[in-house]
Amino acid sequence: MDISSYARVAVNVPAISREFDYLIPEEFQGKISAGSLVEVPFNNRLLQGVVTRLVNIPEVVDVKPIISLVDPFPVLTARQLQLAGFLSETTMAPLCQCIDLMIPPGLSSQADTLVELIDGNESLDGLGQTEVRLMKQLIERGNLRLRQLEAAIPHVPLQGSIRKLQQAGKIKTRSILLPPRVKPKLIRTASLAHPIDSISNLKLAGQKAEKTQLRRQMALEFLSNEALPVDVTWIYAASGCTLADLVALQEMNLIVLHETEIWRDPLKNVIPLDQAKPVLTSDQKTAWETISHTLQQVNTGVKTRPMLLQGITGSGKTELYMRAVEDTIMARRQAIVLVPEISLTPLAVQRFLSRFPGQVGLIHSRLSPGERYDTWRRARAGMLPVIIGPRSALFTPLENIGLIVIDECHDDSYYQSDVLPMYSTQQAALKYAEICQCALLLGSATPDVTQLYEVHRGVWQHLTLPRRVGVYGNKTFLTSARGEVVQSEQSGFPSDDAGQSGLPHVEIVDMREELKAGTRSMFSRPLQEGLQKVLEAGEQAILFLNRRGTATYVFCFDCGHSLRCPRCEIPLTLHTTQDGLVCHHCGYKRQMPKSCPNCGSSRIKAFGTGTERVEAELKNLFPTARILRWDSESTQGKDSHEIILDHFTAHHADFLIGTQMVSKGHDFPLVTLVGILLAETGLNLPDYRAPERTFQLITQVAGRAGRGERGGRVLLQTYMPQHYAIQAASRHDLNAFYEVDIKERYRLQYPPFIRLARLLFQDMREKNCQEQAEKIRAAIAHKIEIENMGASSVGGALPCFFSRQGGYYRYQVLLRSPDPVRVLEGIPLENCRVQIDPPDLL
DNA sequence: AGCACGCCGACT
DNA sequence: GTCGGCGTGCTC
Repeated sequence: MDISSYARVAVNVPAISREFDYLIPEEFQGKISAGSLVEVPFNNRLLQGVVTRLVNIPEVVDVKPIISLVDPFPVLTARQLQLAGFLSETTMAPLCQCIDLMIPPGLSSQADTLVELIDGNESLDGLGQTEVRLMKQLIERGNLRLRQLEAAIPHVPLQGSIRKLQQAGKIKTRSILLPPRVKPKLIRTASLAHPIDSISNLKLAGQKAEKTQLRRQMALEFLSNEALPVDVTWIYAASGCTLADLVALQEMNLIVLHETEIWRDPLKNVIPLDQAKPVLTSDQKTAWETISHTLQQVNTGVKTRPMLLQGITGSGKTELYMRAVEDTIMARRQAIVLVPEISLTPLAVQRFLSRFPGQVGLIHSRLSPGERYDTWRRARAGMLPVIIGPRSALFTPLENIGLIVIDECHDDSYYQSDVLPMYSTQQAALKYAEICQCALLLGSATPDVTQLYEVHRGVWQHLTLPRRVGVYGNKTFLTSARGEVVQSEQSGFPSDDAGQSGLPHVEIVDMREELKAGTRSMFSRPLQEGLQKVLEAGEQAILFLNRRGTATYVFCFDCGHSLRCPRCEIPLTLHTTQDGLVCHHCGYKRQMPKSCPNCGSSRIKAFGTGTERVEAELKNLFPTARILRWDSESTQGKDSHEIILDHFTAHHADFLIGTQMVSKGHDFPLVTLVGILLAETGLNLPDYRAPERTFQLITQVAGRAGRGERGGRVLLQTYMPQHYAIQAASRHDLNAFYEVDIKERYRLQYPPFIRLARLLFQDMREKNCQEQAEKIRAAIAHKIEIENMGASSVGGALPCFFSRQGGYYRYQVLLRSPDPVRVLEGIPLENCRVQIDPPDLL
């Protein structure tokens, strides 16, 4: 037989990570291939699955046939299947969950259980609490699926109660597989069956009323002017007729009704910007030569190294992305542009849409499932050569990818840490670029230490844009990282604009001195003065508070010394429950000291603060100022990000208080002052990446100042002015930061010198949580010992830094190893989430 | 995951 | 003697 008759299928049940062979029935021969989405029988249930490959000989003799084909075309390309396999191996997540990443939501479905009431047996006598709640749901709402019941009765295991009710003869259950929730959208259209000479002479309605006759005549007249089938709603509007009239006309053989498939296009109302393609600056030209050369190589089948484009805020990275995309389209290949989750900032996206009208598919969280599905289908059909979106956009089905761009590649949202698979987009993209033989371009103003290390090892190419492109009025000029104008791109550039833009000047305010001088406010005197000036000048200011770092850590108000673990050198955290200071990595404990071990001062205290307090104090200091707060609490509603942004941009507020969000690439031309309330809060988190995060955050936040003609300054308040992350950030000096941090990582053996795996345990009862963690810790320690994996080591079963979340206790076990997956293979890892190369250890 | 099969304790 | 606890194993 020349066609493989069997298909290997990954069934969509996360707990089953094996694949199973099925017979391809006659009717599907040639229609099913690798990547097909199918329905298969499994035990006595019906499941959805994806064909991973065709085989000639099945693994077992007794195979069942595939029941149906959900989508006539494969939902995954061969390369996507390869990528899914890679993800599954490297993240230890089941293959079907990796495959599911690549299928639009609503198309794939997992089997569910339908719970039905048995009539006449609805008494609740003698039932337990959970059973009563279940019965009440069923009586109120009728038959429900298990997932609906779980949603209605959260955090309660329902299996046992359902079994009891079933045995009591009150309910019955049955496995079901819901059909896809998304479908191609069809509209009804109509056209004339044949040309009609004289409509008015036709006896349309027979004996029917004159009105009816008139409506139908008008409909025909309307259609006689249209060459192609027309949407029936247009006919309704033009003639006042209804579907019944059209059906009647079809029965008279005068018109033909059709079902036409249409694409839901969320971008059809976007108005392109009228923008000329700008002339590249000399920095851009240099970087472009490398990009262009790399694309040429890639398009002739030569393997290339990933490119790291390190460009300060406003240095023109987007223009280079667009040119790379343009070259890729010219080579008849497709491009994927990844952007951070919330940075789908209208401006950058609009520039893309305008440069490539009709060719861009934009993916974002606010698309309806139908829009998302259609964007996916259009991409699969080869109609969209450019895809822009968050990390999930990497998994768009495209046949011939030539370029992957990761914008703001340092961003945390590129790591998926909420649901399986917990994967790094960067690692996935590196592998995918290899599979697709395409170019990979990563861009950021603040690439992280491991990324820079790849450059220093020579594994990645390095491109830099060290100066801002300024376009104010008609003048284009360049400014260096220090703020001075170093080169004018256009003749006749007036020198008196020099120094007014480029990166803003950063002043460090030593809060210990402020304290000595008697300032008790969280706003230092320079900051208060600065804010006053901003108000008087009718300008705007941003006040940044690193919320993530507001947990209680202990430090000395006199010398700035913060208490650290003698073994891990990470900050100790005050735990009221454990009555003392705890290290969250190794479990080291000590009493709260009465005086500072460094200087002997008795003013050593636990520290922490919040945005609400900042707002209250600011209102107190500036009663007339209009204050806007931008944090996770104030952005609950739909569109709230845009509303706050627009509100501030339109100068309806003078001061914006914000957390991380203000660091994302928004452009506020009126902002001339950025106040960083406490620069080091992030440094006191027990995490090896704390210095790097602090450096990135300060640098990104500082980049918000001085984007307009008025220039800007940054005031950086701190009790630790000498810390290398703060010093380097104040000088916009990434290299200096890198040089120190990479040595620290080497000394303490953290990535990139070793790899980490983090095992997270959650349980309502702390004892259970700790015991489960300990059991697995011991199993790993045992394996390391008996298999002689000397380079690997496992830490203790310890509470996470965020030790409780949503009522659950959290414990973790940290593994350090050159190959963490190899160490964890064969260890029974149920009840725990595994993060390979975790982005943080909190 | 579900569900069957299977082997030991307390009940009509 | 049976009903039922959940341990182990299988699903193409």
